[in-house]
Amino acid sequence: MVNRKEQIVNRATYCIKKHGYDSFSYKDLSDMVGITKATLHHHFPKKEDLGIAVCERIKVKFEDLTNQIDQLQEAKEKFIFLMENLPNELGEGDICPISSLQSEYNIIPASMQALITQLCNIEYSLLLDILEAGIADGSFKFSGSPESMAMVIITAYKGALQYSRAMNNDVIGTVVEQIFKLVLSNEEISLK
Amino acid sequence: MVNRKEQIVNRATYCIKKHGYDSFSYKDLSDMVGITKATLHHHFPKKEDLGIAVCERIKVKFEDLTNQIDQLQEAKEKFIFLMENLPNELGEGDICPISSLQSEYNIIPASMQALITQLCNIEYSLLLDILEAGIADGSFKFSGSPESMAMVIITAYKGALQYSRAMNNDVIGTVVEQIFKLVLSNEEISLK
DNA sequence: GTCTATACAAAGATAGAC
DNA sequence: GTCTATCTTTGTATAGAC
Repeated sequence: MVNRKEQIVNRATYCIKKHGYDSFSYKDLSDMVGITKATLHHHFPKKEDLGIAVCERIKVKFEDLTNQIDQLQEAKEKFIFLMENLPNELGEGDICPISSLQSEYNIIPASMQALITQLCNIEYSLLLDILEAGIADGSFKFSGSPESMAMVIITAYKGALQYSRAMNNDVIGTVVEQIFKLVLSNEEISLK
Repeated sequence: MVNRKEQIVNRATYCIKKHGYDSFSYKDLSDMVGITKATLHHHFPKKEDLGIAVCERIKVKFEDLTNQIDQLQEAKEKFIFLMENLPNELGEGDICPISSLQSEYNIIPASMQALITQLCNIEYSLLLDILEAGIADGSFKFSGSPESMAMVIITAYKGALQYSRAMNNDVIGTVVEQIFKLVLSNEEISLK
């Protein structure tokens, strides 16, 4: 059992990536975790409390990611690492939980909306810093500002995860590869 | 009253752009349209029937858009027009209904999933044709294939609409401007 | 086409025992 | 922490009258 709270948050995050916040229920979690709805309510009285915990957990994951990236030297290395790890641990057909909650932005509680805004800004800053470093050291080259390019990269990446669900081809692979072509000054890149 | 069915589909589309398919109810529509839930069920017996009608309507809108674009001469004109009209008639804070349904892909009926796939492909082909024409006549210039670039553009555009909800700055404006910089060979473009 | 009334299931949530 | 039992509200849907 170890840490039940953590286990619940994990399963809830899974549900948000698969089905969305409004579309999963305590009944679903009850089945997955193997405890009753009442027990779930003991740990997270309101669904909002659970939603907040999910967002906080993503925030921690971003801090981990930032630390990992800080250990890398070159902007190019950092960029490739980020592109491979932007949304934490996605399974086949999963979308980024942040994207999922953006879609449902108008129906989630204000407390969660504020956290989503924070997460978007953290993610954006993380990428922007890398782009600026890459421009500075000459390993990146693209039209427009690093700010604009960062927004295009994040939105394309997240959008690609969503499109992957409905399109047959490897949308996310195609998009990531194209992003590399648009950003790296040396176009001869083969990812993985 | 004119055409009640159409009116209902319009309102349902609105709800999907604002809240998502699973998160709006016949009660919501009842209040908006001013008829009872029972009457709504008379027009669209199951919610799935209404969902299908919404998708079919988007398909018609794409046909209209294609016709409008066919009347334009230059690839560049076509591209700008498409970028201004990709998702039909969005209000402030709306996301593209296709994106919304991609987020909920795992919970919508198979009939709707198939239609969403169709819509994604129609939209992609529309953009791809324009990019290929622009490359052919020299008005566009970018690294990578038109296929990859088309995917980046569509996913960034749709992703930007979602990010606009959570971020303060003008995400969609920034992204569209940056896309122009990445695609047009003459970088001196000011949109609108 | 539209209504009232109603059925039925699911969702979020609480009380109280163990 | 976990359970059984229960409550309340909402969502989808149907029956039958006007």
